Amino acid sequence: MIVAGAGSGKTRVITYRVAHLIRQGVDPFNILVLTFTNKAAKEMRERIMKVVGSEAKNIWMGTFHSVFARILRSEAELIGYPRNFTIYDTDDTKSLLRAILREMNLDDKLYNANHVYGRISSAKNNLISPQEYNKNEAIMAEDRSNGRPQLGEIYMTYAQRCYRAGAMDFDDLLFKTNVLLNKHPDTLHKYQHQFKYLMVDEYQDTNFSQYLIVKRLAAVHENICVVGDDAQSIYAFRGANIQNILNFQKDYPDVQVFKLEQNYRSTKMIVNAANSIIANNKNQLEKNVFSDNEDGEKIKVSRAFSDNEEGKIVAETILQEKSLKNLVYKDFAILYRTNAQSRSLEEALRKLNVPYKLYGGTSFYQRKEIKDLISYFRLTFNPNDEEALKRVINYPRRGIGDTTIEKLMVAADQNNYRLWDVLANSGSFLDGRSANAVVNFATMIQSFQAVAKNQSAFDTAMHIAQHSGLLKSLYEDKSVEGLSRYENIQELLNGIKEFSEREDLEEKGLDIFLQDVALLTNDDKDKDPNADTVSLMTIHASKGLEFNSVFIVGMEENLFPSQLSLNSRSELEEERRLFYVAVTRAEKKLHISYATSRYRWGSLNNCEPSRFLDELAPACLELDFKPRVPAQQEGGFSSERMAWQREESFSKPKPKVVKTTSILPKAHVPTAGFAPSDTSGLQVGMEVEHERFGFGKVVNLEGNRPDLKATIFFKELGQKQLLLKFAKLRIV
DNA sequence: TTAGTCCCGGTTTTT
DNA sequence: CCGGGACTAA
Repeated sequence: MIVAGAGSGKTRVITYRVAHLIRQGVDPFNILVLTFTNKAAKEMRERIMKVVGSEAKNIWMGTFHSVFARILRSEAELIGYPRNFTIYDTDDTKSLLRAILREMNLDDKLYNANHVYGRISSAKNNLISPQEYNKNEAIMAEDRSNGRPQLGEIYMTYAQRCYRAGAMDFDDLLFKTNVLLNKHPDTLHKYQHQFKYLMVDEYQDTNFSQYLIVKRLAAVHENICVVGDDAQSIYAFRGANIQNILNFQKDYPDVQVFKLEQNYRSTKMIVNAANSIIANNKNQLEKNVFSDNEDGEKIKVSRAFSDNEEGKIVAETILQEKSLKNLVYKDFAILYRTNAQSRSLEEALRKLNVPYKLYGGTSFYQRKEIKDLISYFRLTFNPNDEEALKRVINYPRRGIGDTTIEKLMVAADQNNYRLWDVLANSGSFLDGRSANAVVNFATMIQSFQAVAKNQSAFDTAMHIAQHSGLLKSLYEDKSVEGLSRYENIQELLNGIKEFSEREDLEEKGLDIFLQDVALLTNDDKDKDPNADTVSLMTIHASKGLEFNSVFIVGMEENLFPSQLSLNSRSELEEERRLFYVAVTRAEKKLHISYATSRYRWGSLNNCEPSRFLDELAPACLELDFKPRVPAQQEGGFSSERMAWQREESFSKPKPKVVKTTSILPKAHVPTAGFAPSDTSGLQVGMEVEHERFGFGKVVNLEGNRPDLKATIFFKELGQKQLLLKFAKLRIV
């Protein structure tokens, strides 16, 4: 076990250990390396490739979810699942839960789908089956006292429905792996002997379910190496348990524990600042992280009056620092607590032409149109997939409405039939017209199955996109959004084409492509990883990465720490560890900023500086503004908080509280003295400026006055159609 | 069954 | 502010 501080080279240890094993003659097939994110797995594989070459391809390496999904596919029949089982993502799961809650006539405020999902998820992560859940007096009593006595019943129904649909959710991938290894000793044995060498990255983030899988697999050879840092545990919210690090020493009595305390990444200033933060946490393993690097510059703290100004400050500072220190864009990262914060930063960067890349956010594969097409694929290979069916049975419209779908579901439920059996025999459950529509739909899916048998992944996908009518209906939608949806579908099809043509795969049917789609995230389809761009991401996504210069933005109470974490000490400590992670991403220079007002949920809110700012050692800080309370030693930011509040109660509201009845956020600042021109002589090809949309070029004119409609391609926003009698345009 | 309007809740974080 | 779901009219 390696307990390692931030920046002490954890990943390097795993990388070199794997490389060393392979050089010693260990078969890569006998090595299993587990990580938490796709990004971490990908990076590690690349680093190992650099050391040992292409042999690294054969190492079993990936996220817990993807590795065990792969194993479950080959062993699925043992636990009563089809090999082609569907993986339900969070959206599918919630949608199914909502359906169940509706069917049970439960109050959807009390039994909120998110809450129910959380409850079921944590049960699974602690390996509590629906049966055990319902038998467990303590759990039942807890639910009763929370006024939700039917959670056990919901869990039971949910599990049955997933099973009947041949589907597993994210937590099932681990839960069912445990079931498999528990119920089938021969299978367990097989994998125990296959994975002679186990390694787990970020061990502090394992939950009980993951912990037990690892323990079982390692039980024979007991050759297991885990690295972790309790100070960087930031996934307790999804069941991670720091105790697993402590248990490790009990489970393997002859364990050797190594502590890596020297930080090779950051300056002394940054390490000291990080230490000063984490010292505020009560629960932690003893560790003394230090740096022998240069002292480094102080941490620059900036205050902005709004989220937009904060973005501007960040973008300008990047340009300055880049030229001053001769850096490239890749050296910079902007980190934030929530994805929603990226917008104002993106706008500011775009205005100054700073190239950037956004990590995370809504994944490509979660877009509606992509999920729709993929649902057709899912249904082709697993016709019992209830969630896929609900998405597409009436999209595009084919006259199968809610009532009909309801009847099908009830028929399946009452007879305990699989969905496909009901569909195929819908004549006996429905009458005339709607039965006909359903039969046609079922026939269509069958025809897809036939195509899939003989054709390549790409040809199958194309066939389905066309014959389902989906491509056509998107093509007919000429709005800007419709266009981009159509393009996204094209992009997915291109991706499948590339997959079809891969030489390194033996099996490359559409079903294989489909297998892991639910587990993919955005960074799996990067175009050019070497592009020189500033990185924007959440702090969670930044774990394990490092940048020369880091900006942590939005250091405000209720945002960071999140207001949802303020209820308990442990949650607040997790936020603090998150801040620690953010600070330790920086090698040379750290910038921290906060805004005194910020748009949230569409309206302007006043903000206070984060309590975490008070916890940073003042000696490490350089403020770029005069604190309103003269001396910083007067209690630093908290006194500013108080000063701010005083001001608030006496004077007029400080930052003008613009109640946002004022149109859209301005993506564009009009040139001084902007005035609309007379557009009667407007021609295709002319350059125009729009008050909000910015500069653009007229690409088409259609219709007759006064309803003349112009299609304009705006530099910032792409194509838009405007009615000239309304649009205020200035001809440039 | 469909199309259109209204209302609510969501913003933690990832697989 | 946005999207999804619920509700309503035709």
